[in-house]
Amino acid sequence: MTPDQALGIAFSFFNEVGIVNQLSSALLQKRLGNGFTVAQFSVLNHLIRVKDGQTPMALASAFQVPKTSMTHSLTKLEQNKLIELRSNPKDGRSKCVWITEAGKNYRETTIASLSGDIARLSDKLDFDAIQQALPVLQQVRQILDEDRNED
Amino acid sequence: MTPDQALGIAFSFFNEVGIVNQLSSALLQKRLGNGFTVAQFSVLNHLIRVKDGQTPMALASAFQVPKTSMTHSLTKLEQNKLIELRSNPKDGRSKCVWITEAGKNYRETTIASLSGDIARLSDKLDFDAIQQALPVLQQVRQILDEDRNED
DNA sequence: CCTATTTAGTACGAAATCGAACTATAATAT
DNA sequence: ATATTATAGTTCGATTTCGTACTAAATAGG
Repeated sequence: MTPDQALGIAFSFFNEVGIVNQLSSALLQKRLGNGFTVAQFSVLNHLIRVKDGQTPMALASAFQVPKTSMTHSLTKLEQNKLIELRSNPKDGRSKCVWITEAGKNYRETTIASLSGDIARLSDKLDFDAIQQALPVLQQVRQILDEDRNED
Repeated sequence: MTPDQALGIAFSFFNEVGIVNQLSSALLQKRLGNGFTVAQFSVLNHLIRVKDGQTPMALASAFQVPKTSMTHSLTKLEQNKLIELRSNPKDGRSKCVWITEAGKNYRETTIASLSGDIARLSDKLDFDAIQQALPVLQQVRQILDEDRNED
């Protein structure tokens, strides 16, 4: 495989990833309604999928966004009582982000509401193929993630 | 496959797509520097990858963004002479978006500058697996795209 | 035709995102 | 210990994104 071929494949791949992300985010945004953004929901989801109790800085790093953007998202989530910001006992400079029961419920309800969309598309989507593509995405994610941490 | 399994697979898939998109967009943003955004570059790329001469409305629809957002992106690109906005001879209300030579050159140069990133990752990335995952992404894209057009 | 409705784009204000500067605390060096 | 440097978070202003209202042109119905 020549470098040019690799670049072409990678560029096509990331291009498709971008489009699929736009389309799926739009689906999610519809379900979220006007209350929250996809970014805010993603933080909530991350707190469950990975863990909560992390600092805002750790979340900003995980999402590859400036800490000021994360502060904004967390403020909105806290105002709606979906998360709690407590002081960090181990570091007086920072805080810890904990998801509330209301936050867990909101996440569960939102995911469940997406089942209608999946059901509507279930006879068209090839879930076996999607399942097989998942490890590829995870591997690419891991490699890109390690790469950016090599600063 | 139960509906719950399908929902789980789909949710994991779209979640990974979102993360990979964040990471790859960050790589691209680094190469773009402070001059342009990923959104603006994506428009430029679309004009080549699909076709130019389209109306701003068609582009807004393709990118699933409000027309006001597209107007803003196009204004920035036009100010930097990477595109031209001409009146539409077939419709006095609308315009046509054409990429300039400078726009083509900028896109080519940017893509070429990404070859360094790909080369750095080339011994870790499995391009064969990525190539095999590409049709899956394209199929999912097509299905989501058709679905949203059924309004 | 002529009116009513729809559509493309713009103007404007609100919210989200981001970078730079600042404060407070922690870690490090001497 | 004390001074220096680094880090976490906030504040503030600029850019991007977006929804609503508006204008101009095309389409549809009578």
